[in-house]
Amino acid sequence: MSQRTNDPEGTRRQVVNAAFELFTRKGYEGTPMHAVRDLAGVSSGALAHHFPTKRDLGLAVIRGPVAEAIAGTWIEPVARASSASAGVRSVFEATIADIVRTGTVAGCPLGNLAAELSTRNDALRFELNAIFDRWREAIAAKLQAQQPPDAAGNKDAGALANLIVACFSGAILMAKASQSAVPLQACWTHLQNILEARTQKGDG
Amino acid sequence: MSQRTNDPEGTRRQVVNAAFELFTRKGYEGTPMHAVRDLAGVSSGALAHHFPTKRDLGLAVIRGPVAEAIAGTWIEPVARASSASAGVRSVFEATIADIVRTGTVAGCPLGNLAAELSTRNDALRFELNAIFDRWREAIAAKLQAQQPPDAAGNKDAGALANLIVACFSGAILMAKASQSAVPLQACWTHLQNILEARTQKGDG
DNA sequence: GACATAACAGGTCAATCATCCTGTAATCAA
DNA sequence: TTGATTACAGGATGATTGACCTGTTATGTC
Repeated sequence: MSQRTNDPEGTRRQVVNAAFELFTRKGYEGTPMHAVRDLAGVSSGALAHHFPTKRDLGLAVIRGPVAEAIAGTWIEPVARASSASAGVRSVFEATIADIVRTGTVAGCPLGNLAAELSTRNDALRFELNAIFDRWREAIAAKLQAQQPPDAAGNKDAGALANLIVACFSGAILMAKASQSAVPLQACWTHLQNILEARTQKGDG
Repeated sequence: MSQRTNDPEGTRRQVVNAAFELFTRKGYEGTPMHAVRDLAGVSSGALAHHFPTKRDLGLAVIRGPVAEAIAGTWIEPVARASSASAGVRSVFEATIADIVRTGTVAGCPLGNLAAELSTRNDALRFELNAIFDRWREAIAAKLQAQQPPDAAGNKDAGALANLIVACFSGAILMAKASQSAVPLQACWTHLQNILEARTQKGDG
């Protein structure tokens, strides 16, 4: 028997990262456990030790890399941007650039898993919904921050944030179906008008 | 051996309808062939005769009930409506009412399958994308019809139609994750402003 | 009425998959 | 040191699944 690694945190991270990549590309049901094991380069015993069931692994992937993906590509860029409009623009442009560069659209990790797992398991659905919530809330907070506290637009910042997340999620889905960035570009074209009109109204 | 039905069109339709319901509720990978067979109430032989592979059945479901679902819930209502805005409103309101009535969100048949199958099989992806195309085109045509032929807004009717489809698809996905109609309501709240602003601009 | 073919009926089968099991080595607490 | 527990290694297993296969009966054609 070959020497074992004995690095629980490392092994666990390898497995979760491999599962994240496969779940995102092939889906949850489309990914057998042995594919995760092989990509992670661990033994069946190690995999079973850290994740007794596939659902445990799914939960860990959602709480880890999926949440981080939304935080890294959406929540942090929007928080750092000069305005909500500029933040949303940067995310759309980065996503479009990535599609043009790679030539393929794997889809949004959160959206892919939400579509597949929401009606299958309540525990997983709850975690996925929590990420959607944080995503919407981050955009809504940025929208409110750039307006005077008593502006009329504040009360629908939540609805607008919802619209932005829905637009992006839906556009990514269409981009995936067409394997092109066109739906994302078309969506941003119109979304830009909406956001800039609102910014000018807030400044006036 | 029991008497066979000998009704090829009927048998085929039973199978396709059963598969449509299961694919929509449980997903493509989440639906075994024997579940389709049992729900349709046909024999394994009949199923294999009409659909030698699962992919054949998937293709038939997409070309049939999935395409009809978009045509029946979106394309026809929008075409019949007094305006694009009124048409889109009626679809959102009907969808929200249905969610409130049933208490659950199974998701959009097209969106569910597009999320799961787009990166898995090009033939299926192509068919799904064709339905998205017809959906966008139907809304774009309605948007253009209510404006003077030389209006400035015409050139981005396609982009706005894209936005509407993306919003709806994304909102349905969030509704599925939250198992509530709230994301759809929030989306329509904002979309309504956009569409009505455009209508008044076109009328003036 | 002979023949070919389509439309089943019902069961089989090989492959895949998630889970579990047995054995072993590293770690750690006492 | 010793005993317990954690962290693996490598394979086994039972269930599931998509596809297929053999027989049988309608249906249409000449």
